[in-house]
Amino acid sequence: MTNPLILKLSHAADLQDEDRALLRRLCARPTAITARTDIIREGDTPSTVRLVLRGLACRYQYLPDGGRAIFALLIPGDLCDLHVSILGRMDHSLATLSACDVVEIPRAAIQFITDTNPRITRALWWATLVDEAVLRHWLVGKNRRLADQQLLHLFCELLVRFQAVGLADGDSYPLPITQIELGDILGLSTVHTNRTLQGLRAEGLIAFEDGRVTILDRERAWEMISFDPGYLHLKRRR
Amino acid sequence: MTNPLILKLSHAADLQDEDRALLRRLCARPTAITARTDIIREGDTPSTVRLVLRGLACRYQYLPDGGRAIFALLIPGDLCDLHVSILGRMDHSLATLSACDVVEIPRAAIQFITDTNPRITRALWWATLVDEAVLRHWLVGKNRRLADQQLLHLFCELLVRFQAVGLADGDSYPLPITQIELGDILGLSTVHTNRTLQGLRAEGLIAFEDGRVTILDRERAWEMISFDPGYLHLKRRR
DNA sequence: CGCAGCGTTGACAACCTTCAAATTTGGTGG
DNA sequence: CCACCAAATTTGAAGGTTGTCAACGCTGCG
Repeated sequence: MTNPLILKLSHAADLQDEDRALLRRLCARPTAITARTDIIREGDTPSTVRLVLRGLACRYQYLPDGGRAIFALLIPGDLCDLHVSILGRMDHSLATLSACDVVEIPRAAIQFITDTNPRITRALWWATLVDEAVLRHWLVGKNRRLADQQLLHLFCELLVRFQAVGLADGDSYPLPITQIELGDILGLSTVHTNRTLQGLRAEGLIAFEDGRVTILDRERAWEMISFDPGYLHLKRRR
Repeated sequence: MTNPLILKLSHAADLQDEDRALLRRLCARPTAITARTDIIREGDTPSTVRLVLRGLACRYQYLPDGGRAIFALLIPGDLCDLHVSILGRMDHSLATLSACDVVEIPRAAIQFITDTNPRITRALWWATLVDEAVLRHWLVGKNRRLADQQLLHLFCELLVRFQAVGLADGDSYPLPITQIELGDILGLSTVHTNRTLQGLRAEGLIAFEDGRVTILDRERAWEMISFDPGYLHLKRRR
């Protein structure tokens, strides 16, 4: 299997063989983490950068009312906290949703890369900018889209992101989470999340079962939400 | 008047006199831009970094339905697009809301700073991280707060940000925008924005008139929304 | 077998949007 | 200074979307 980090960063820079070798060395010796386990907690001051190689993780925060808000999903190839040591203190937490393989990259290794390898450095900054663009789109969607369009948008975005790291199977990809967690992501109640899913299933647009999402009618789904993956800043697939 | 960029970055690093002098030189020769004018348009590939020295600007996007979504406010001291040239193409626009003074900083000047001045470099990255944290909080608020709490949260956040650049007058600061624009920021209809404002006014919590916001009862306002400015990562005021 | 968590359903209430219209405000030209 | 116009604010009413509460069935696991 090709390394998801390399696949992802290839969208941002023309990586050379030496770059790929360097990135592969970074990914040696991942740590396996079980599902639903905190990786970094609010208040921590992490000194290493983390990289998800396998599985699904999220950024989240508990709220005064006891609820949980999830405001980012990390799929293989995604980095956490490339630069968060500058802030000193995490203002939110990270946790696994499924079982994950995570690599801890020492600060010195990142320093070495940014000092010596402009191609990879550029690609890393590209990745953080894309993360921010995703966040903006979630906010716009929350403000302006109904629940069914929001859900469809999330599923379409994830399809493109999984395809970008070679982990989609046609129009299908793994998403082993509960409807409760899906509600925490979308900011919807469990009940409404369930009803929205049923609506989209009845339309024949999507399937969400056995921990997988399948977009059954991508043409129509994209049109319904005017989906434009441009904000992910990926290269067209060859 | 002290330079807002210097005041802002002082929260992130112990600037030396030479740093301040360098930053002041950066801010020489601002351009005056009238209210409601685009600074950068979606699709552009800006080659300079911009800095707001005076006035209010925003990041926004027009939506398929013709509406406008505003997902960031820029106040004096805020930078736009420190690194966006990496993405090649803007996926949203920036515009002034009030009359602004904006500085264009050549890419070479940023390059020079990041190559030679680690204190300012660190402070600049800090600023982009804070921007991201603000974005996350807007998303969480949208998901989990009612309109009145959202509005209150926005007004409290802006108070803290204005205080951080020395532009607040007690618990009051300038916000010369219409209720329509406020609705675009909060993702609420104009009608509901208006009614929400009336509710908060009737509670004696805030005033919003003549282009200024005043938090009339900060104690109670903060408590109502469990406001914790920690996510802005500012130093305590002395 | 019993339990706990998840998915599903129904009924109802709350929040917010939309539509339509009246009122106020601010700017411009006579 | 006043008349006029456009834009913004405000009000009312109705309808749609989503949340909350409560209950039930299902599934996997000890």
